[in-house]
Amino acid sequence: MTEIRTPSPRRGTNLPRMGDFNLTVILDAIRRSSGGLSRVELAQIVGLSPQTISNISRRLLDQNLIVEAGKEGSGPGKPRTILRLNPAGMYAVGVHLDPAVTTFVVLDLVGAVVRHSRINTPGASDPDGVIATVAAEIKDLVAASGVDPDKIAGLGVAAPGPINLEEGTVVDPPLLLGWDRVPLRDALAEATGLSTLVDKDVTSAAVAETWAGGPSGSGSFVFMYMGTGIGCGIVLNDEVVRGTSGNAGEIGHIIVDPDGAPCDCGLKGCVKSSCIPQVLVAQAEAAGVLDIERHPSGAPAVQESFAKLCEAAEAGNSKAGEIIDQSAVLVARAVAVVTNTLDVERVVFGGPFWTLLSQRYLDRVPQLLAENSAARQIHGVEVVGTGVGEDVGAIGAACLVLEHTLAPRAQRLLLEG
Amino acid sequence: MTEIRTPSPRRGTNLPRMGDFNLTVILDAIRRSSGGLSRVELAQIVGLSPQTISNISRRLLDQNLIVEAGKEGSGPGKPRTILRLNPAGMYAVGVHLDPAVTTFVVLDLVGAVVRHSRINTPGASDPDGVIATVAAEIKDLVAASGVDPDKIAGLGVAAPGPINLEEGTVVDPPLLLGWDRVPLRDALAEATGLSTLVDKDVTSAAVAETWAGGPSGSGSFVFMYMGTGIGCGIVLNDEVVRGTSGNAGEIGHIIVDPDGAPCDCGLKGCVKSSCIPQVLVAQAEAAGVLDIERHPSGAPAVQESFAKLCEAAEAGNSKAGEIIDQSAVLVARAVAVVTNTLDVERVVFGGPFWTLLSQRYLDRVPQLLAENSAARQIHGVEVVGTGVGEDVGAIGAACLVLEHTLAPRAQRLLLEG
DNA sequence: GTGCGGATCTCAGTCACGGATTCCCCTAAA
DNA sequence: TTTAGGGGAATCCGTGACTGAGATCCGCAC
Repeated sequence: MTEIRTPSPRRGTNLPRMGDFNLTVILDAIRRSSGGLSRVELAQIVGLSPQTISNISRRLLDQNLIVEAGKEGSGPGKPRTILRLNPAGMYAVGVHLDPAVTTFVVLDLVGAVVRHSRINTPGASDPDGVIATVAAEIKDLVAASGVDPDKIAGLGVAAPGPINLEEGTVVDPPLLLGWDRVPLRDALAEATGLSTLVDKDVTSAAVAETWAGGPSGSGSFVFMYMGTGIGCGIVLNDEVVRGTSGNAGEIGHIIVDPDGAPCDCGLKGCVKSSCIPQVLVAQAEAAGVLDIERHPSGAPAVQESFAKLCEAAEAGNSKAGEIIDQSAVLVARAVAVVTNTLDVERVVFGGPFWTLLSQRYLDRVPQLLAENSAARQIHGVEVVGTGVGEDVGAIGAACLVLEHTLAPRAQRLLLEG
Repeated sequence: MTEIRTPSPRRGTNLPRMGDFNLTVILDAIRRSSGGLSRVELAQIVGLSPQTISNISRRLLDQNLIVEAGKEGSGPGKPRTILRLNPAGMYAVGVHLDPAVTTFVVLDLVGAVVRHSRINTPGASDPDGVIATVAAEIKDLVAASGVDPDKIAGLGVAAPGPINLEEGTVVDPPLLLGWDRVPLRDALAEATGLSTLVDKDVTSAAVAETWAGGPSGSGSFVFMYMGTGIGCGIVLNDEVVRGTSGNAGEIGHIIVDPDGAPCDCGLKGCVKSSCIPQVLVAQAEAAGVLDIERHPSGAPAVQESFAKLCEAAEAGNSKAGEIIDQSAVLVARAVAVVTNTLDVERVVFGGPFWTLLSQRYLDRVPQLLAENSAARQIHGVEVVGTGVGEDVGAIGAACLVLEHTLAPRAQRLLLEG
């Protein structure tokens, strides 16, 4: 623990890397534009010469990643030919393993869902069986989507942490007892024949935002993932922060309520013990807003009760409203800790439970955050809801593949070991 | 606040940028090696061909940034010529503006202090006068150091936040009343004739660690800066995280003690209200460990009292020891929040008050952190004290210049707007 | 002294970007 | 309908950085 690994100096770069990188830069610019871009506009935006843009455009056209989509003549002169992403140029498959349900999607290049499906998360403690089930579902989904298999760039898997990014394993997952360090990535890669990436659900959600979230997915932001637990994905300068082992974004033990309920960590008022749905449901039951569930409450039961709580709040039940509003105050404190630590410019909320909360949260969090922002005299912190729906997990998983293949990451420039 | 700025896509790169980048990569590899490297070793490490290494080595030799330092023959064959940094190849000046004292250093290329000096921080609310004082001190220091002015790459300034990195201004600094948004960078650049960079003190300290801290300054780490306040600098994958406006690392309002003293933010038990020296001194006074200071306690007074408190703890005063130990527990909680959020592999402690605390903190923090690490099943979190001394602030300020000029930042590859 | 191995250098060769020029296409006016 | 003009895109060639093969240099071992 105290020994320091031999530092691995940054590796150099060379010509081919540079070409590939510029290709991804141009693709990225086209992707982020709303209605496509002409070659001249691209030259201005990315800073390369029109000739280079032309050459790279040709490569992209040859690869069917972009298409020439009409012309735009404004005044005299030859009209600009607009370059647009070709949605059918590439596809990716995404799987979100969640305690309650497992979601599958096939995504096209622009980040649109081509087809999706859900199954109850198999609870079996038999890894091989579960992997077989998931692989079979993927095979069916791909077949049903009618997508050319050769166009599928790979498979992304989003899992709750902790994970081991390097090994592609899920470590002691709460949903799959006895699944300690199962080589999820390699097993699924073999079972499906797709090149596979595994990442944390919150990281995947952040990647989804960068890829399919529109303008709110650029620059530096924190993605607050409101799910069974609360976690965050971090994007700084358009690059996702994963951390040493892929476990960045663990904010469950930030203390947000000094007078809150005790937490399993020995302290009290942690995010985990005061703002997650399960806790809010319990508060609501105690306050008489919800009937007390007799059955031992699994993840689906909590989901249902939480939906009822939020509906009650919307319907005007003041106690329910108070519970939600108070959770907004607490979550805002956690967000403030993260935004102050990283000095980001935007917070994006999302996740399975977000739609239930969005109204009340968007009413309250922005101001709370503004009051507690350390850099409030320099810049504001935007608060927005994600444009990506409740399937962020699975969509993000698929986006992991697209991001890995096509995003202009600095890493791409560097020579490999 | 809710409007989203038009995204600025990542810009492309070109041949000259690539060459310059590879140059910095090689320099970085040489810098990080303990005893210099041969061309063949460099080729292996950075992944470029031996020829390329030769060409770049020549450029570095021509610029006097490196020197050929002897040969290393082990067995038959031509012995390897060792390339080493030339300490005298480049210098940088650093200034640390602190509430108590302002520190000045001249640093050489290897990060060694050539000369340093201190003055009491001028408290005057007359910006022009203060800037003139600082500029004069810099001029004297450079003259006294005997360094060739042409070899000075620039001036770095470390200031307590908040700052505005883009404008190079200090925003409402606690030490200089009425100095709101004074263009510190531009004013000092004009007064000294040196190209100038301004950054936060904690960020500077983190940069110092990467440049002059040896192996603990590589990879991803958090630098805990124990000064008048407590802040942190963040380094991920060998690159410093500055945030949107340069204000990353504000951790003063992380709650670490649910039962702690009230804070000016309206909550209680924040880092700022329970672990900083001023608070510990007050605790010690209340507990009868220290005599109560009659004078209104300025920064220097706190410094003195705090030193007494730590000495008492070392001398065996149990109450004093408890106060320090408890602060270690609280600081460890704040560190855990940051390391869990970012999943870093190392925490480096440093700052003006660190030497007073190191013994007790290093005894306690590692275990506390290990217990509260979200990724503890995957990897440990190293805890080390910085090798850079109490002048981290000023040294870091100078390192800002070296880093900006010579570090292999991905940013360097990208074309400018 | 000669042979050998290894490090480094020399000399082309390849490839991506950049600049100048040319070609192409559309608008607008005669 | 024809012509002039303006702007976008393609082509040719030049520059520069990395790469590969062979030559050269250096020191040890026999």
